[in-house]
Amino acid sequence: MKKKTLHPTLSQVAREAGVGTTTVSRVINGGHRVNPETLARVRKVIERLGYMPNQAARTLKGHRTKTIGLVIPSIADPFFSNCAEAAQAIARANDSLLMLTVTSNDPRAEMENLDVLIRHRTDGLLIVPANSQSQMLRELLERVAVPVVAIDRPVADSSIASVVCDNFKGAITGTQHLIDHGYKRIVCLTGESTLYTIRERMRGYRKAVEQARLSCIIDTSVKDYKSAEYAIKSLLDGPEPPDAIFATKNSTTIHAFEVLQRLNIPVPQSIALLGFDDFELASTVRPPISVIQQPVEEIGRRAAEILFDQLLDERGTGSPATRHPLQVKLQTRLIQRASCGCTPPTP
Amino acid sequence: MKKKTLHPTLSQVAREAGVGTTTVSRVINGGHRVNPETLARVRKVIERLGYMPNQAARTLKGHRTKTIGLVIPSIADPFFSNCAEAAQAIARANDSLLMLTVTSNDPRAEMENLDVLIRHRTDGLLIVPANSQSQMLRELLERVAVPVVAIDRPVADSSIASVVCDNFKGAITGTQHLIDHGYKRIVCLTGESTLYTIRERMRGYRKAVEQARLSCIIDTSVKDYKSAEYAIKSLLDGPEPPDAIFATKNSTTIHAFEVLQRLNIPVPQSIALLGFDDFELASTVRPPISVIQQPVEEIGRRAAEILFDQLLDERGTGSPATRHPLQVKLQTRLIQRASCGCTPPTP
DNA sequence: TTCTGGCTTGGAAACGATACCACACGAGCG
DNA sequence: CGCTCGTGTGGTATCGTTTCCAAGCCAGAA
Repeated sequence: MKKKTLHPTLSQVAREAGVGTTTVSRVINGGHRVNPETLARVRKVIERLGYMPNQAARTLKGHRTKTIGLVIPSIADPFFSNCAEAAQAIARANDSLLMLTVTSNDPRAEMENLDVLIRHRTDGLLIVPANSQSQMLRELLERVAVPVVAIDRPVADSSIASVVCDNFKGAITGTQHLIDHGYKRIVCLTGESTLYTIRERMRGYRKAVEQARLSCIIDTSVKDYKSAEYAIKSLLDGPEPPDAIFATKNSTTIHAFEVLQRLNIPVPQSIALLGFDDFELASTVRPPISVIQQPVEEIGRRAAEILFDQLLDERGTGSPATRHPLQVKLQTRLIQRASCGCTPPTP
Repeated sequence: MKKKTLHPTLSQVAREAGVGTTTVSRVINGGHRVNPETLARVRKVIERLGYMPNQAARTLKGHRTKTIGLVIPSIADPFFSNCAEAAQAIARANDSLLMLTVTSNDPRAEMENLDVLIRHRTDGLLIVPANSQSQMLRELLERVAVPVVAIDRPVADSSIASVVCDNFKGAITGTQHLIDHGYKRIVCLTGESTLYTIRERMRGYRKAVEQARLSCIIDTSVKDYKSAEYAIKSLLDGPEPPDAIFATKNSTTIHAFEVLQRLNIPVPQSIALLGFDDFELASTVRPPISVIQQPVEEIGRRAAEILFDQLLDERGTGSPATRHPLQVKLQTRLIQRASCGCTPPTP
């Protein structure tokens, strides 16, 4: 049986080194104002015992926990996992750990997760709100004594900092691009209509289409391959079949693409396709799919940066904490590939 | 200015409710052995003050931190993000938080991350070792008073629990499948040769190829599109061009596929392709790509389950902790699609 | 010589929760 | 009537660290 030694404490180190706890404390906090010889001796004991400070005790004594909480709908989704990766990097650069929780967009799970994170007294909170309108969420976040930054979706009617994309403008750009190609009957395909991001994209689509005096065709039933197939077949068999598809999110784009491919409907000859949110193989499939690209990594990074700025402000002098733009809106980018009818330059 | 109230403490609740701290403690821990009236009164005060127990204090008093650490190479990689998602779910089911850190397969970053996690006294550790052979890692993990489960890659020469895939057998199955199709010159494409998983897969490839008395062709230079293009062109222009590719990992498979497509080399007519590790669009691209599939979600789940079992054992009676299989090896599955020459049943 | 001041150093009080122990009180029993 | 027992309750030491305060020491100034 490997007999594992429990964690030695600071006092044990002190006793072993023949000094007081104060001195050891000073040593592990940089060793300032400690006699070089004492320093070396204590360091040796620390090394020998494999001493590692107990963060819980430090925290208790009034210090930060050196952790931040991240609350996201899913880790498996590339959009969020890339956000998380960026946030993690910033946390690490600030000597903090990331506590990760997932909500599956369920407000109840979200509240529970926040509850646990707050019990753990994370220094800050990054959250992708399941429901931008939730009053419970807003109240909790405003009541709690912790800096918060919302990611991807703002918290309505609050002064909570947020980093989101300009989904509205992005959707306009995408839809307008299809219009510029001469498509007349553009359908907006989606599987959601409650999420903030999706609503914004639908709003953008509607705006562009109405401005061009085209008809507004929206199908909100696309949740998987099956439903996509049904929706697209119905649409194409209808009296006025669409000649282009604007898909409001990643999975919708993919499902639509799979259906068109399975049905042997040539893209973009019979129907064009443009999706919101880029994905790894978008440029590999045939035809390559045109998309509105979001600065995924930047979203996570900026959010985390703002959070740590807030932490610094809090700690520092009573200077105005409003130094930072609290509502960041990042711009999207149209990536022209072939599915919209473009002949993109061969890279 | 929104004046945020700091966190109230247990004693404040006690004072406010006119009871002792002991009673409040009992209330928040289930309310057993407390007079119903007192219980209600204290609960009301807790509600009013928005009291939330301080986990750091609880931890200090000898309890668990209710956190586990996860150390992975990357979050953006779908394989690991799916592992992480599964592990997170188990952690949550066990009322624990996940502390997430990423290493980019850098042993130094790995040691640093472990250091931080240990300072935080996570109750357990899940780790995807950057280097299975690392002696420093093994020593640290064996010395530390924390249960550890290795994921995807074992820690060599140690009794540390692990959950990995049978990469060797999987690679044999895949290679053998190509052999069964009649391919004679199968090249193994890879971009790594240090990682445990890749080495096992190469070992499997070699075994199958040698057993069939075919020549063993290995190219370890495929790191991105550029290098893949160079490698494949060289191979095809060589004296004895390969008729099949066995790619040892996800990104290699994709790069190879992109090159073949760009070069207009028909798959599988001119050259067949089979990859290790499934990915979302493998069945969508044309031709659909055959792969060896790993039970990704199960890896993360099992690892976390074993970890929590160990935690329970530790806490419980001195019963033999060897109740669980400590070295779990999960089997892979061949998914026949079209890129290997199969005509899979239309789903 | 005595005093001032910079370095080192240690004692001990917090931080917030838990749990051991003790105590009060009324009921049931011999 | 005195005893035990069970229920409800509170006092207080404790976990491991930081930090305030004080003190010891020696050099240089007065």
